Amino acid sequence: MEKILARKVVEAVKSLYNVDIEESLVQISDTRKDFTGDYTLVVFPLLRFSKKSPELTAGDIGGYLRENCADVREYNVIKGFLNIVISSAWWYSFFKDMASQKELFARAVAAKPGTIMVEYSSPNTNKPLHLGHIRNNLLGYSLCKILEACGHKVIKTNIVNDRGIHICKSMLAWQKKGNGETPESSGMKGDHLVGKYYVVFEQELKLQVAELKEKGLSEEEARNEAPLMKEAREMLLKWEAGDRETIELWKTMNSWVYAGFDETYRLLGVEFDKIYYESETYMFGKDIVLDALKNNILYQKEDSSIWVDLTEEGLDNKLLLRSDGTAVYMTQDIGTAVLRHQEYGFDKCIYVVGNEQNYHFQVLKSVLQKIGYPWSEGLHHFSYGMVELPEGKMKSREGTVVDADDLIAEMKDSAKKVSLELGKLTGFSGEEKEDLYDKLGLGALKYFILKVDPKKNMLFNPAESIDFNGNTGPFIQYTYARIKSVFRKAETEGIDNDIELPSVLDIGDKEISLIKLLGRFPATISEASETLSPALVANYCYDLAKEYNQFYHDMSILGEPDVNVRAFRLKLSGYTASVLKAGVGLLGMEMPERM
RNA sequence: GGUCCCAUAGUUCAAUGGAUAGAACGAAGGUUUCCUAAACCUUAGAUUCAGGUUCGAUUCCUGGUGGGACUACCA
Repeated sequence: MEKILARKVVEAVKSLYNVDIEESLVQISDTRKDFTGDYTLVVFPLLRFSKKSPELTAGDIGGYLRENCADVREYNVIKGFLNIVISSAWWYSFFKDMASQKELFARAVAAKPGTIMVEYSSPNTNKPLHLGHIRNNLLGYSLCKILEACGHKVIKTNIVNDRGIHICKSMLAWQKKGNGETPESSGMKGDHLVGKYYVVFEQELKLQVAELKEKGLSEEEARNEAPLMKEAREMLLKWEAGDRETIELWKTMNSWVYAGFDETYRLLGVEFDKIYYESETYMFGKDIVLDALKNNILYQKEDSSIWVDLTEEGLDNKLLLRSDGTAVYMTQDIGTAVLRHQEYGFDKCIYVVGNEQNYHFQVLKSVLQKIGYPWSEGLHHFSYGMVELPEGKMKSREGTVVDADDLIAEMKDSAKKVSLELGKLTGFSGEEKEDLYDKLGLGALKYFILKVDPKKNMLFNPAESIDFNGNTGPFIQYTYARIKSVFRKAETEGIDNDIELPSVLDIGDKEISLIKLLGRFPATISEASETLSPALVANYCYDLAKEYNQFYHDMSILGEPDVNVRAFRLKLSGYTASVLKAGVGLLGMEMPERM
């Protein structure tokens, strides 16, 4: 409709003022809630053609539209805004068209679908996942769903940072203090067990550092000189040299961690098509770096460390291989990127990684460009904001991290508590109840995280539990469950919920508002895919649920005596339910049939 | 020091350069013989400051203040 109106406005300007204008000058938006109308034309940009006041210009165009556009029923002018009212008959037939289409995402499909690789999660194997990883995983997974809905071929991928000095720290501490403890012997989840030894290492190191500082060393010197740190570095060297004992221990402890991660991923409902391991890609990265050195793209210092000079690109000098020949994070990221492109030939590769690594990804892209990979143009850092606590950033060293598994368990618990208090679960089996708590608890968590603009930092206050009322996931789920309940009742009362709608039907304002919102679904999805923002989808779903609840409150559906009107309201409700389910599905949320 | 990001009701979040800045939680009040009250409806309550561009600025530009991130032979 916007398109038709815009064209008509161009026509109106031509006819009224005898000027040809670009359609892009025509600004048509949805009319704000407190004004009468469906669409609003902002006339300010057209004043230089009409050479009249905003009010008169708006009046001219409004008059033209009413005369020449059958579906424009009336208009009103407030300041420079022309509010256009579309006939309810048009809205009704618009809805009929929309509801008869099978494919909900059809109108959201991108003009040029491509192959897009999305990397998310990217955990280190020295400690369990925390709330920051939850945001990462939910954003990454949702992004994949949204891109798929828009017709792209998406490869969900993960890079597991399974090697490096941090792993050695856990390994070393376990060797020294572990007494052979295993997940089985301790009953601890594997990733938590390994995390425990990482903490042990940091504590012991802290003592050694304090001791050295008393002898007059600086913080940095002390950390470097501490015996534990030296041992950890030696271990890394042994690991890279393929020392059997070290590799065995590494494999064992990593397998514990993977079992733990798999469990957390399962709970969160995220998955991957292809998992890369840094231990398998870093050598490849090393080769690329050494090759580039031969080709004089990089340079080597006297201590034999290898660097790239990116000062021309406005960046700094960056280390790519340490003087002892071991790889750094950047080395493996170079290798992984090249490997991925060889294997999948992506058009785009999106890295879902926190904004604290903005610099890292600038460097990565520049290095790849410098080495000569034209496809590096398609690398994109999806930089999302940190999750902060009231006292600031989460710090694992200070034990202020919110553990992912704990939080998920708490959410399910809260869901259970709230559900039992409301006491609506008569007729649910034990299994159905557990399933519901899952859907609601995770729904609340996922919506809480995803409704926030990904670019922004967000705050999580552990003291205040995540809500189940108001602007929340369960609110949307509740709306859906209510609609399903109406359909169940229709069935038991023998009401046919799928009769052919009449070609003409008089419908009300509440219904039109709902239709308008429903019509905006595809555009919301494509915008979310273009701006990489699941938050747009989340907020849309909330708006739609809110609008439907008003409709549900004000209008009777099954109690409506007119069979045609009743059928229309049922269809409107059913379609709303489909859109809500599809919408939150893009956020990785599931809908309960009853709650 | 350098580079970058952020600042909106008491709180957590919204707002393609457009009208009277939206929600939710919290506060005060109301709605149930009626399809699920995890709902609906009232009321009170906000753009960090100073300039600039513009017919029009929460949005763009400059500066101040406040907060955060990065600037490792960590990841």
